[in-house]
Amino acid sequence: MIRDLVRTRIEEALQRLAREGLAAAASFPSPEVSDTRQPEHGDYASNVALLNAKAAGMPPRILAERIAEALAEAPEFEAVEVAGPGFLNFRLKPESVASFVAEALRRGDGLPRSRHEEPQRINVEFVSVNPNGPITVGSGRGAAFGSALCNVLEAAGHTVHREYYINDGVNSEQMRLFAESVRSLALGEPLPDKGYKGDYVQAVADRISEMLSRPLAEAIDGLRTALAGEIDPWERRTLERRLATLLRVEERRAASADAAGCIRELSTEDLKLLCETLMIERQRSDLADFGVRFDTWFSEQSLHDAGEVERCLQRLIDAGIADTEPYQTVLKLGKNGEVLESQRVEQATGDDEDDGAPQGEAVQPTLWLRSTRFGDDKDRVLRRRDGRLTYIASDLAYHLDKFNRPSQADRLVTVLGPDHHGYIGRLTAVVAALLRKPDGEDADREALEEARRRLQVVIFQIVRFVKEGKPAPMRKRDGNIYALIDLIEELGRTMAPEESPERQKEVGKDLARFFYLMRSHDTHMDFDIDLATRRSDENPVFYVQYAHARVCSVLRKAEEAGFHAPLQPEPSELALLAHPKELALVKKIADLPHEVRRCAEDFGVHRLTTYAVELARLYHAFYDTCRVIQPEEPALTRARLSLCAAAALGLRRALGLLGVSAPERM
RNA sequence: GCGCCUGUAGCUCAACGGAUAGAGCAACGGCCUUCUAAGCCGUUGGUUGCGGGUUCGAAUCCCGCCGGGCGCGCCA
Repeated sequence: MIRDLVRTRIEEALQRLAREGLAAAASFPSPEVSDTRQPEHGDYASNVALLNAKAAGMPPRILAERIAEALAEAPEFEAVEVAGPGFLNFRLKPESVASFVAEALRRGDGLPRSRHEEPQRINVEFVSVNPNGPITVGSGRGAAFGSALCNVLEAAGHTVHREYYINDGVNSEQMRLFAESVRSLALGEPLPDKGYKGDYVQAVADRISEMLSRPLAEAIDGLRTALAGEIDPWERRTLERRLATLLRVEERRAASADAAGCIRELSTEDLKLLCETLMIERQRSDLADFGVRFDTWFSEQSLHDAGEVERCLQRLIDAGIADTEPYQTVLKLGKNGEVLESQRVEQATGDDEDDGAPQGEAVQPTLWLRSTRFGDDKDRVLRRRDGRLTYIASDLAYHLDKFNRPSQADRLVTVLGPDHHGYIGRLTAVVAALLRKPDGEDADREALEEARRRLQVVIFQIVRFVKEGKPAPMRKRDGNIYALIDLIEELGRTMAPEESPERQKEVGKDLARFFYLMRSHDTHMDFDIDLATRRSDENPVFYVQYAHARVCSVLRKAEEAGFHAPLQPEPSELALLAHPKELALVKKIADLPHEVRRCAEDFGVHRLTTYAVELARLYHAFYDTCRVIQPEEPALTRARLSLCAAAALGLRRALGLLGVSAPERM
């Protein structure tokens, strides 16, 4: 807000210079307004003269002085100085700074919002783990990052759609194995080879046994009711499939002597769907406890059911992007994606390769996606020799669907874990293949560029959990995994042993989210559980939350003393805020929209945690120096109360974007 | 072998290409008869892994080394 004011004044000054004959000034890029490190450099600085000296054809200091002269009439500045090699240093009048308290209060909950020049519809896909286990602490980082990113993009003026992709394709061997493992556990029989084990698998088995011990009427009615309502086509397909399965299961159940008998006779397909449904339910519940919600839980299988995948493949075959010629192109790519070496690998025709495909069942030739035409380093298989489709085939249909929905996305953001960076190339190629226009000299290259503009794959790096100074294992030997919900509950129990389980979960959620978000998503981070559970100076979450609780306490005390924080404070009273600690606090509060805009641009959501800590520090410092409630100074008291209200707002909204609660008492 | 990420204070990390590289913790010293001391104030701490280059200016961009993490299936 204040920064925008300074920028506007500079732009006005440049316009003036342009009119006065310095033509180049009209085409300077929008000037940057940065913080100053030393107080003697004023409140803000700009390097506009340094950057544009060449274009203006004069030394930076001379240009800076010209701009400073043109700025002389701006009413908000106490001084505009030229310093160093050509910086412009701005010193604002205290009352100009203080007046932004009123602006912040006027914005209210919309404080972080910044007007975006080109608001977009952005589809953000994140978490998207397989439905064969709970959300782990590893995926927790993606969940925290993705959800905070969505909040930030929204605050920056975009329309955001939060999406979870369920890998429930019927061809998935993993899911079949998962279903068979559950069957064994439910029946008390030995697990299949390499079967899933662990408490959560047993929990699914127990739930299914329990479910099948009585009629499924309730679940079936529930699905019918949902289907009677207005729902998206993809969701309708998913629910219809689930209903058909439940009806088959119910028939089998009614004919069986007991739950065990029923489970023994269920087809793998039907059992798999029951397992998935339960697992997804648990994921959804765990994520909700983590403060993460999705607009869409998209089922991969629903694409197959509707024939979308086959349609998509046919389209690519017709366009000549996919074919069954028996070769694979393999490229060696340079740093900037240029092709260093191209190799055509003829496909072996024999069945001597041990690739897991059923021997002697090669009923059709391999279908290739010629993804090397779109920057990928090798062509990818769409349909295997045994006729089964690969997940890339589903990915094609899925991305096409994302673009084609009624809510059409301008941009797709996909957040993936550290073991997925190999996907960037092929996903980009997939999108390029879809976006390719049928004609044009350079259709492939243009499609690739378009894909790079419209699909952004964000990889977050690995997170290591440290306890008692040692890395904590993410997977225990007995097959149990470190679930996100376990972390939340462990943190909550340790920090708030006397509280209710719900409250404990919220405490754990706040701690976990803040810690995940403190580090840039592309650095490897250590999550120090001991530090997170320390209730002391070392814990930044409490530091920030305490600042908020403290403000609220002051506001309550003021009410008791008969003072109300004015929502529309008088400029003359705000002008009483002239103490450096007061002004520093105002500047930081007013900076939230700028911070949000930056985070939305480069996805550096972690900077918001730094911002929150800095804002809290400035409030604590202000609180310590400037007594708020002073009955003998009613005007100053009102001004400071307005500042307190604005500080509470800034803290609450910054924490809100991070998905962390702002308690009014601690 | 190739690719992605990364290397900043004792530790964990910040720093739109900007001025003297900053916080927190740890260590040391102060501050509660007044609004929440889960707080504040101060001191100490650096060859930004190494070497080149680009420019008015580099922790940041480019090249080359060195170290760490992860990934490179007709698995998902």
